[in-house]
Amino acid sequence: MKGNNKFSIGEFSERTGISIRTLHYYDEIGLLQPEKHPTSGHRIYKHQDILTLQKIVSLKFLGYSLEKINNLLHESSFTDDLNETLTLHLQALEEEKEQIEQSMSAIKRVIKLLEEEGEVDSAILFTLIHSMQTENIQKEWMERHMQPDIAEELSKKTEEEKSTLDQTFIQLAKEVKQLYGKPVEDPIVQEMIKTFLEASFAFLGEDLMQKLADANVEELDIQELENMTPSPFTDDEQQWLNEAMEYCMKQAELNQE
Amino acid sequence: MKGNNKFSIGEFSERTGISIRTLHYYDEIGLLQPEKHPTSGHRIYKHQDILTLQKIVSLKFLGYSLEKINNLLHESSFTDDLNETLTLHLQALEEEKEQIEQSMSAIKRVIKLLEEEGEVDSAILFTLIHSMQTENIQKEWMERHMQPDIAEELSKKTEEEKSTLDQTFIQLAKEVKQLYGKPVEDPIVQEMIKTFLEASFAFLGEDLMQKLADANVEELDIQELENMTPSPFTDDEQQWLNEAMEYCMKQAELNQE
DNA sequence: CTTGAACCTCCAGCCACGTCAGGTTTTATA
DNA sequence: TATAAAACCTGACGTGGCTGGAGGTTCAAG
Repeated sequence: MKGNNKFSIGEFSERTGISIRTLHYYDEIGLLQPEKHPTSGHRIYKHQDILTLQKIVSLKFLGYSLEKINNLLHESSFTDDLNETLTLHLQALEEEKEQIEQSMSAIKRVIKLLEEEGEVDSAILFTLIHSMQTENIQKEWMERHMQPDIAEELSKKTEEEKSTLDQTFIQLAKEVKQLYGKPVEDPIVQEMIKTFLEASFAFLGEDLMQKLADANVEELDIQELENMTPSPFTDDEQQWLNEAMEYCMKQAELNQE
Repeated sequence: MKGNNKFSIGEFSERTGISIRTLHYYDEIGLLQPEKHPTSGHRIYKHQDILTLQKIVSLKFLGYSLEKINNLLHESSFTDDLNETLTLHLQALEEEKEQIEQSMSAIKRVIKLLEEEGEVDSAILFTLIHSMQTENIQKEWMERHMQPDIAEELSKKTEEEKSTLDQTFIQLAKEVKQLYGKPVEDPIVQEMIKTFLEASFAFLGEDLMQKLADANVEELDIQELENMTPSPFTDDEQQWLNEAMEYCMKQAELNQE
């Protein structure tokens, strides 16, 4: 079987780099069906089959399913359909790429965090990862419920700034879990709250903060947002934190007057 | 079942955005196994399960398989393992991304070709797609068999330049298929060959062309390269083309003397 | 007490193959 | 020409991460 024009499946596999099993499979689903030796049943591939396999591999590379490839191969009008579907596939790939890029930057942020913080409570860690992952869902939420410019401005923050906020948040979470149980008016607690609020101010900027406070959003919608990013605190801790923050705000108001 | 701490599977699904069927599945594979009502068998999800699911979803987002997630969840030492595997996953994602980017630029080149050329013979088209797809395998081949700098220089060509070469090649292929049969010394044939060779020179640049000619590569290795990118021509056409090119080179040499 | 929604379990199917197992055919060597 | 080894065949099952359907049970409202 060393002829120039006829190949056994082994030779064919070697030449094309496609595994024997895959060739069997393509035969089975009618994608590439070579001649068969009438008595032995051995497959006989020819030059034309190389070209066909080429098409198959190429279309696979472009992202087509084998079923679609099968259709394309047996339709006569190729290029019409091709041009259309190529554009579609390009879009799909774009989305896949964005997804991957998001995951990558999320991982980088987590790695950085682990480097800088050492051990991190896993509940806290996952709250952060989750919020990274839903970053653009959150953005959509904001665009629905507030002026779009706020959302735009928030999402434009650099990776650097986001990373800083991550750390602040981790710091807060750690301290909350340490200090939980102390009375909310304890100076240490109040110090922590103040530090956190100031860091948030620094991240958001004064005018954005004001805009956020002004935007009145309905209770139900807030619920929806909270469902998206569950907190790393127990219900008790969360309530304690809320009280501490309220107390801090009240003090701030008193001082201003 | 409207308590604050107990959810039916439906409620839980709604809150978390994970489908009921998937929750069943996670239960089945031991990833997230909520309590069950002793008589009815209905699943009872609690607050803790939200947190666990959160971890699951986050780790999935980072690219872990459900099996690994299962291991991670049941191991106590989280962060040690995490830090290591995160770096690994980052690399894997990087590769995936490169793959996608390659497909995307291939598709863009094909779309551009179709726009500019109208109909393209599918054999020719797939030769091009295949060569795009194996571009870095080819680069590796070059790095093995020639000085690495040649390979480096070739792969640095811009998309623009590659696109131009694509068109030249298509043009060549079209004309070969038209002119095949005419004697190789026919002026029209020789004109075509000259145009093609000049375009190739323009793409490669003079010094690169020289380096390529100097690099003596063994016949067997050439075979290997040719297997990677089969030509869109029949064997006859290919041979005719080779003869025409040889003739052209000879003429050029005669003229030079 | 009835109706219908929500829930249960079990089985099948998806894609693009990989991986045996157990048998036949071809090829190379003695 | 006999035989061993390599290559080939078919058929069945496994993979991951689900989704869908059938057919039966339980729950909540009227």
